[in-house]
Amino acid sequence: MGTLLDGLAVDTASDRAVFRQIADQLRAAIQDGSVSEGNRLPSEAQLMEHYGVARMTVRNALQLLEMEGLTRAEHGRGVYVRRRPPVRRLASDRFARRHRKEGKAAFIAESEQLGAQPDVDMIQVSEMPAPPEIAERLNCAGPVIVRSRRYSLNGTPVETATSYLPADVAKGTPIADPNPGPGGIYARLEELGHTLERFTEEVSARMPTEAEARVLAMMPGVPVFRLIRTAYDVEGRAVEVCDTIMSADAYVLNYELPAH
Amino acid sequence: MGTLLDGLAVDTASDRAVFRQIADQLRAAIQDGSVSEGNRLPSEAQLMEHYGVARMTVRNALQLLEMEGLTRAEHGRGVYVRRRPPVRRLASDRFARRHRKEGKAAFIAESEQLGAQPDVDMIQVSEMPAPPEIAERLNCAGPVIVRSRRYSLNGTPVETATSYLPADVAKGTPIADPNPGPGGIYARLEELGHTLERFTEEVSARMPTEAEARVLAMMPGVPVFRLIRTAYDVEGRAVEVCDTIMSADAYVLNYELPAH
DNA sequence: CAGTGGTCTAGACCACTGC
DNA sequence: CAGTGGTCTAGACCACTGT
Repeated sequence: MGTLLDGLAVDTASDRAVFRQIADQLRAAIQDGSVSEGNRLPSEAQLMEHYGVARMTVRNALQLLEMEGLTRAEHGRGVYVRRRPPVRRLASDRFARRHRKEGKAAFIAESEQLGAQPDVDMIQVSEMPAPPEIAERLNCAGPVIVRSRRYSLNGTPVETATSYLPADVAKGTPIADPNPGPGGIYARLEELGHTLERFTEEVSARMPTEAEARVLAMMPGVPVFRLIRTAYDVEGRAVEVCDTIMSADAYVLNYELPAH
Repeated sequence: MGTLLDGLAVDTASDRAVFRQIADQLRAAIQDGSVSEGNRLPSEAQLMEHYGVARMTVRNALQLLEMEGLTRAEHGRGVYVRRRPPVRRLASDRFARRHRKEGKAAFIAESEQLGAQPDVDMIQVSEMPAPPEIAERLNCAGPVIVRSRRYSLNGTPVETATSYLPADVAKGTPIADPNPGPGGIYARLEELGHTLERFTEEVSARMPTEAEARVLAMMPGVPVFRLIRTAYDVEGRAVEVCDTIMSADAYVLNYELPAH
């Protein structure tokens, strides 16, 4: 006999909807460890049987948990308690020049330090007119080189990034190649004379679009960070805008603020 | 005749589920402005009639939109396109000393600059042992003074904040009063000799807990930022940790990163 | 193949809203 | 009161998974 559901029943006299009560009990079982990460919950049929309710009621309960990010349903297999991914803490000095010395791009270097296997795929490079949001930040209406790619950690996609650089800066340079070489595009920018002075980051959070959820293999109930980074060179010119979508359960962003 | 649904139909030959197709069409209508903010979508009954589907199918479609934060359902009234709240952009120098000169706390000063009516309520001050997360950041195991409050903009709650200060710093000072006086607690800390040197912020995002959703009157499908700020004085001591929960649709966080 | 979740139908009763 | 969304039942067929 499964011990998980033993003694659990709904209170039909309660104001709380039956499917919410069922969700409450399953949530409690997950949070107190009665069902551990990666394990299967009872099937819909078993829950219907146990609680004596219709399938829709059980499905509504399970959907609540899925929306909360506690479970994932796998078609034909069952409903499983989600494993929490490892969290990357992004340091506020992650683009400091000293971290580029070893010739590695920021993502690769950080991941190896974390002991996780980094991966980059879906690399695409093209040229197009600057979208308004980008043109505004680059302060440049001309065409831009667009570099997009997806980053994964231990095989799990965690982030997509799209860089926009003015074509008059990047065209015909290694930056416009799929592989920009050691140290990434920031190293190339500095070689081209655009010594980097500072970055600004604009951070927002929202639920992913359907396309984002697909590309990042996101679980329901997990928001994304949208991080728009603008890189300025020592002359004060914006030389790159990077539009990043990150699975929010995989990141903590760290920043330093001055008090003066 | 309503023009919204004219010509819209589902493709039963498509692989895409009917409720997703209906959601797609409603989403498109919202995004291209065919139904504007605050307006009502067709009722479930109208959608059933128009598309010739069962109520559950319509409800699944509407639930998708609600999860995406595009709509809100009001019991007995209808389903409405959500109004987007005004967005506050938090500058990276928002805690700079020069912004305290006018004797206003950060939130009040920023809001007035934005032309919005700020409000602070649910102010509570108490003393307790430091929770582990806080003790770690304060590097101090002793008791802490806890100040919690809720901030609203034009009557809409947008943020709750809980500050923790070591009792040996704050006890018996105006910081432990509900009203800490002009310039807020950072001004008081500096008067007490803790000249502030820098702040760190740790930013994460997730869906709100039920309690957070209630206090912040959050719409479904909107995540929260959790921002943990630690304030350090010139001697390097952590003198305050502020744990903030912000409705993510009301904020964009701006930061500056050095390149060196 | 049996068991799983994904989608859909066709009803029902209820609670809330506004007239 | 009529109209709205909230909850629930009792079925059905399908697609996917593992044996």
